[in-house]
Amino acid sequence: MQALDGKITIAISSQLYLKNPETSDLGRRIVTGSIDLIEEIGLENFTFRKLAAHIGTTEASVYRYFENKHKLLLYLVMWYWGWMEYRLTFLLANVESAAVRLRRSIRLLTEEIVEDSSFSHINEVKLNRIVVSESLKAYLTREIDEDNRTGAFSYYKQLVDRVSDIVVELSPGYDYSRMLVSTIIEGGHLQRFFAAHLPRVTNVREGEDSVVRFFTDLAFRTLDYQA
Amino acid sequence: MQALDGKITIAISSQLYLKNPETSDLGRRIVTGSIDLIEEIGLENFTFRKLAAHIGTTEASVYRYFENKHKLLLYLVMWYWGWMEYRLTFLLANVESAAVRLRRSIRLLTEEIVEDSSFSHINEVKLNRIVVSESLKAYLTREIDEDNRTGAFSYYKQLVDRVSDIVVELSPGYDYSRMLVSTIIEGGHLQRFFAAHLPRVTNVREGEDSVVRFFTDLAFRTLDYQA
DNA sequence: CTTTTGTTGATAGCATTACTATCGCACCGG
DNA sequence: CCGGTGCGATAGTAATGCTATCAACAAAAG
Repeated sequence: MQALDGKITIAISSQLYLKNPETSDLGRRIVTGSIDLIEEIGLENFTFRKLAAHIGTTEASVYRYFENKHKLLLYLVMWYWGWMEYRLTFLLANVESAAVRLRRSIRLLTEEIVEDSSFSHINEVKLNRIVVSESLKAYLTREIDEDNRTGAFSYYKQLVDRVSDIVVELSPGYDYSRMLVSTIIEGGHLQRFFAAHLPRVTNVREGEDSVVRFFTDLAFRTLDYQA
Repeated sequence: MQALDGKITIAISSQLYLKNPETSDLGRRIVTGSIDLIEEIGLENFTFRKLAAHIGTTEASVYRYFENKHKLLLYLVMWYWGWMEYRLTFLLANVESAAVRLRRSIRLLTEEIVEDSSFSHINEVKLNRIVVSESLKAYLTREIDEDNRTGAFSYYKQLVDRVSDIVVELSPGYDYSRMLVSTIIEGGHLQRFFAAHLPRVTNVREGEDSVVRFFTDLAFRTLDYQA
């Protein structure tokens, strides 16, 4: 995947920003810096003032790129899902078996990202942690219908569609393919968060990736497919 | 269950409030009013100032009961899980079959609450909507470890334990009982939210409760138990 | 019956957050 | 060398989050 770095960009709905942060050095510093800072102090404590100080600019300049921190978060989350879809495409290319494609998809969706592939100026390891801990806050708001109209969730919905197509291919009679996939995605994030903070509601053991195993097992048993 | 209303109270960790809201008229109005107002305008837009205006008191008086809106939300969510555990106890009393107990538990955890049982001053229909839309924001914060220490999640963890005990009884070899139960609980909330706002990532059909059916089916298939 | 204590309402005030406006300078393209 | 654009600098305003003080009242204690 390294060979494509710097050549591929992920298109983000222009309704999420006032000025495209990809087009300037300051814009990229805002994106890079916000990932650093949100990962470090959490979304609640993150403000544009702190971000400005962190990257050596002014609050007013940050506001020239993003309306508010909610829109910035939507931008980051949308980028993440665009990137995930791009990775999925490579991961499934030339793979014949639907079972293998599903297995790989579930792994992709639920595993922790540990290696920064240095896709441009974005640290994917940190962004993954942000998505795990903060992305639901981008969904669970009163503005969701409006944000949905602006295209903020288009990659997310596409990804659910693509994986649920594999589910249907594998188990044509199954009625809940999209619910299964979105449950795996969000459940995967939650289980990672719970494993770190409320281990009593999980069954995470050392030395293996229980989250990936749990959801893989869950999906294949549900689809009555002993793989 | 009506017969017990007004006689049973749900104990809430005293670390979540400054003054027990159960002990005064104003305290109960704060709880009742906050449920009304959060359900109406959402947690983001909810402030103690607005709450005070809503219930005809002052901001300072509200602060005498709760430190901040995060603690108030934890209070409401903890009450909800205490109430759910209480309901679960009745629902499972004298039921022999583990399969039936699990089926009933999953229904309880994932169905929408439509009838206000008028448990004291708390509107359970509205509280259920708040839990669906806002409770994850009470978990996904930097303070979770501290909140966990204060006992804010004790009912939640107990409930997961109790249902996962049924899972283990039904399928002794299954290794992920707690992950399964917590996935069902939170997944159920998310699917309800998605059904209303991002229907494309669900498979909700008219006239039946797809969420309950999906998770029931998911659990029993995963446990390899054709019930 | 009086004193004490606790509860609430009223008002004020302060720090931070969220955002907007204005201005001037530097740089870049024409 | 002119004109626009992007950015830093500085102000300023409204809302939010929270604390302090004080007086009125009621209930409890003596």
